Amino acid sequence: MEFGPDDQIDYEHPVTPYRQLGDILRARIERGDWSPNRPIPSEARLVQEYGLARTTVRRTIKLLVDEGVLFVVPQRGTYVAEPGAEGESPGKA
Amino acid sequence: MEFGPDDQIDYEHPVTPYRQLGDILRARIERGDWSPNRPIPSEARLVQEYGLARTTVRRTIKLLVDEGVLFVVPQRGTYVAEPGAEGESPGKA
DNA sequence: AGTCATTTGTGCGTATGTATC
DNA sequence: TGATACATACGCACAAATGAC
Repeated sequence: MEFGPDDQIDYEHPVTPYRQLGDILRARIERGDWSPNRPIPSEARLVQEYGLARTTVRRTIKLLVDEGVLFVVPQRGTYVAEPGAEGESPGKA
Repeated sequence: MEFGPDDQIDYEHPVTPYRQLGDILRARIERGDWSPNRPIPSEARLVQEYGLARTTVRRTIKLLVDEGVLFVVPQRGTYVAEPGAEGESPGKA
């Protein structure tokens, strides 16, 4: 990988912070830090963990949600989507 | 089943605990654990059985009452409604 | 009548997460 | 950045009604 940051945000990097965070989260999910249907850290948590503004973190989340990597449950949290589940919903169950 | 919990509460599950309990109770009723016009365990019982706060248990009960699955008799208990009886009364006795 | 145990009803406070402005 | 709103969950404590003794 030439540009994808690893686990820290680099403001001088050509890739925007929110995309860097996207790469980081994607990598952490792939690495197994968080499993499908399991919550990732809260927005506030990610903010302090990576020293980013909440706006930025939310932008990243939206990015991954659009990619089908994450899904958000209002008033609950953000979860890891199941692999190959582009437009899945938690469904009721 | 993709999301519906079975018989234990999972706090990291995308579905809120009170809804999970709703799924559980609905299943137990359908399974025949408790019959129509028979009381389900008291709120206190459910609290210790599932490790939830009473607030949460009550939220679940309200959910099922609204669905017509259960009906509450103040100071007496919570009962299983008869199938297809949306607004029935126990008819005292 | 009085007491006790059980069960639902209610209110207050605290914490966490996302949603919105 | 900050404030506020909403949904959810926990804990505690007390009130009120019921039923058994």
